[in-house]
Amino acid sequence: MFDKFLSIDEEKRQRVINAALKVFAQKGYQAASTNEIAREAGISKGLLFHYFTSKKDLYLYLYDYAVKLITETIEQFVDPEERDYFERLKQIAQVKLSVLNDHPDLLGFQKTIFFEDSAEVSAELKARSKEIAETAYYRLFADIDKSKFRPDIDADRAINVILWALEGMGEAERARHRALGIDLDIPYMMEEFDRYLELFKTSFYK
Amino acid sequence: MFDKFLSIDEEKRQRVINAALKVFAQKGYQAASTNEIAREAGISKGLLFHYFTSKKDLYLYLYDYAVKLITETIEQFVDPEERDYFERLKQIAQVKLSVLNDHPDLLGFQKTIFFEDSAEVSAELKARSKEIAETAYYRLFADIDKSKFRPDIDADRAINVILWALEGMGEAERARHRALGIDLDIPYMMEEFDRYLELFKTSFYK
DNA sequence: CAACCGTTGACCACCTTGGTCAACAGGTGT
DNA sequence: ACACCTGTTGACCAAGGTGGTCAACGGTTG
Repeated sequence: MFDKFLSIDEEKRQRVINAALKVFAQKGYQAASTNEIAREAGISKGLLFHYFTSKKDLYLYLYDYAVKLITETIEQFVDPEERDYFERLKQIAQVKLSVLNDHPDLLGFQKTIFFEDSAEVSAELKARSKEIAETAYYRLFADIDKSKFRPDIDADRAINVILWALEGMGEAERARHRALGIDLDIPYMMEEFDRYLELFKTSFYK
Repeated sequence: MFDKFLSIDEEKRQRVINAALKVFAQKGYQAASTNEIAREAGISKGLLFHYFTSKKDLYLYLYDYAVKLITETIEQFVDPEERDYFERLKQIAQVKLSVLNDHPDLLGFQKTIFFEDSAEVSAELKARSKEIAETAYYRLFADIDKSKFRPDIDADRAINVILWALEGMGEAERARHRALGIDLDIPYMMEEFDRYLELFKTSFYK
């Protein structure tokens, strides 16, 4: 199906993927222009349609790519045996940062999918049962041992706060990436996240 | 300039504003379609161009409207004399919720502005010095008394966490509004936010 | 009846769209 | 020298959407 695209130079392939992710994430399916994608990727439009026979194909390929990448990255970093909440969090942060590093717009693209209602693709999207990614994401937090939290605070709200903070950090870094065009310094960010985890531990734990 | 638009029925005016905010926020200036805006607002395109002589005019009107509304709402809810950090936070949450309630996409629209690079409007945008809103927003937190925070935690990071949580709450509520089409229950949300503030106080304060 | 006003939607010229395809550069084997 | 192949280009197409205009309509007022 996508054999032509899969067999090309890796660096170029990533460029095309990131260009398409960016434009689709920004404009949505309909308003996204294949011209813009090709321009952003630095290839001719003819070549883009040589790889993917249609805009729709490209979009659905990206969808599968995103799901697969996230699943694999979770498998890579998350240890399902780990019961400690903060260790689990650290692993999830690693997943997020890793994805963010290789594909700055992939998470934004995924958010878009949920609200996509172009008849042309929404049917296919539903057929691919889009909840998978989310449910998997939230299953990551299903079996949390809340007994370690201080009894005088609400553990569920504390967990929300932590998740929002993780989200906020990611967003802040992505904004910096956009503004300065700088590659993310993953090790540094993990350290920074560790410091926040430390903060949470000393404030929320017994 | 916009006298025709200003003199029409209030409810219709809000419909037009919200429709335009939504489409511009979703698609950006270029890709936003006046057809879609008119359809979303439930008026004919002719009427839209009767109010605003051009797409550009509409866009810049929205910009000014957003800045003005936010400024006014801040004046309404924020007491500059209040020194207590959590009281200040509560006021800012009120600002945010109030804006979010009347214009679910106004904050998203404002985010868009920063990255807008259509030559047609970006020049005008810069002439209007877009930092105003942000600097004003951050000045709200400039004079914070950090002495009340626990000495064993990092006050600056704690403050970031609180801001991210506020952001996260807003986002969650907006998503719910989108999905269910339900009007926001502001008093309830303020109560909920109070509970989070309580959590922060007991965890971060001495 | 006429004057007015808010409103409509058909209509315009223009531009961009998704997609095609003949042609090309350059490497390889003969 | 030739032919063959593969990856790539960009001019090109019909179709459809764009921002913007305008003659005409229905309703209200005098």
